[in-house]
Amino acid sequence: MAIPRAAKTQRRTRIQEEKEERILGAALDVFSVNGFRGATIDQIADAAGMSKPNLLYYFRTKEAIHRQLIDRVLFTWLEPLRAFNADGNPEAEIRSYIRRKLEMARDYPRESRLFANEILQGAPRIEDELKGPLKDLVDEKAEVIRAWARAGKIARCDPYHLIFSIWSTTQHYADFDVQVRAVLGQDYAGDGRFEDAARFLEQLFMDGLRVRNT
Amino acid sequence: MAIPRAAKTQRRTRIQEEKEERILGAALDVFSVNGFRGATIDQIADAAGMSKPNLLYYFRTKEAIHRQLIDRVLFTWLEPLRAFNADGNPEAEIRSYIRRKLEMARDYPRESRLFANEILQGAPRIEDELKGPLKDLVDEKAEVIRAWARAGKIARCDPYHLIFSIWSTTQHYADFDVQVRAVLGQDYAGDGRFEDAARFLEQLFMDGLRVRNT
DNA sequence: GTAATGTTTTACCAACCGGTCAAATTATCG
DNA sequence: CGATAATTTGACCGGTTGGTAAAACATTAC
Repeated sequence: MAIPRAAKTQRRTRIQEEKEERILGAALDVFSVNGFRGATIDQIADAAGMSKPNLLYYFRTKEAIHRQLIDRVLFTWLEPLRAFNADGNPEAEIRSYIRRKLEMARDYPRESRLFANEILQGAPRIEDELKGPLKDLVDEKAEVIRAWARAGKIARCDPYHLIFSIWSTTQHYADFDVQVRAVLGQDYAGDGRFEDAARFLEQLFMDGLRVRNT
Repeated sequence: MAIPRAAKTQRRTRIQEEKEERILGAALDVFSVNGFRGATIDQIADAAGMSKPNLLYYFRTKEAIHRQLIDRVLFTWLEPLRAFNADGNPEAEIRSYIRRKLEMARDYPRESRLFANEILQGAPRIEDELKGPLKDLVDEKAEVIRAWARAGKIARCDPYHLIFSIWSTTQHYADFDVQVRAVLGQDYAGDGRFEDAARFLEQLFMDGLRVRNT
């Protein structure tokens, strides 16, 4: 008898593990471009090189695939922020946070776009995670930044908007990649633009946050 | 005989003008949330308070509606950048550019999201406009910024990435509105957050770009 | 008023959509 | 090998989708 999906506490087959990963990869391609509504199971099955019923043997619904992708992204996406260390050197912490976020935009653009698509569409499937775990983490780190400002280690500024501005500037290179390429032109299309972006953002945030004694 | 749509050089009826506007408004609502593929004509017709065939009497295809919306947005979206004045005071010009972009994110969030959706999906319908008019305009303004830097009026920096960072930070408040609200909490939901954002971004960019004599 | 034009509705279509089912096929294990 | 469980397939279903055709209805111009 065929038990549809990791139903019981049974261990997962090698094939299951492999196919599920292939499906998730294909689904990431499709969802990150078309969003949830715009993506079809056929597209995903096609990209994964299998038939639709076969795909549905591993994931019961379209939503189940999306759910799993979103859960993964939500977790890994916040890694850099979690690594933010209250006891470290403020300037170095912010600098390395920017660099890490930029590296993620470069190395995981599909994940960034998947998330962007979900937020753009009103985040109907992850509202709770945003208002819960995400908000809590940001609140915590905002307090760290505020403490640094009070101690005179960085310029006084709104920590929430600082975080927003780091998110937006870095993710821009993944989410708006097409536009960035179009504006910079073909010659610039290489990975060199990421180094230029890193240099620029570093200068912007470091000088923008340095305590000025005028 | 019913001539489907402004076919000949005929003038448009009062009813045509009015209905077309109502359709475009409704379509903006739907497209900006669901993207092109995710949106349906039925949804748009519903939102516009008319039947689907009636809507299709004014716009022959779903793509025609989207096309017109995108064209409008592309034009108005670049207004602030066009207003960028080479002969003005550099600091004041950049400051007012930021403010204007932020006001647009506040006042026209649907337009911002429509554009973001299109870019996220690889900009299949506006690639030419990006590589043509958009790139030309940015090239021109980048040269202005570069000249300011050479003249020592602002800090030396990559003008393209400066423009990208202004775009991303300001549009973030429209495109990622749901996330911003979730993180800031209900109490902050009012328009106050736009003033806070304006203050923060002003500080960030002004201090980040000021010439430092260290 | 009436004829021409402009607008709206009703009924419809073929393609596509998410998902099911049962049968056929393949892998695993004793 | 044979039996059992896991995987794959093809045929199918009800609902949705973008779009059409033609007739009914409303508006305007004379």
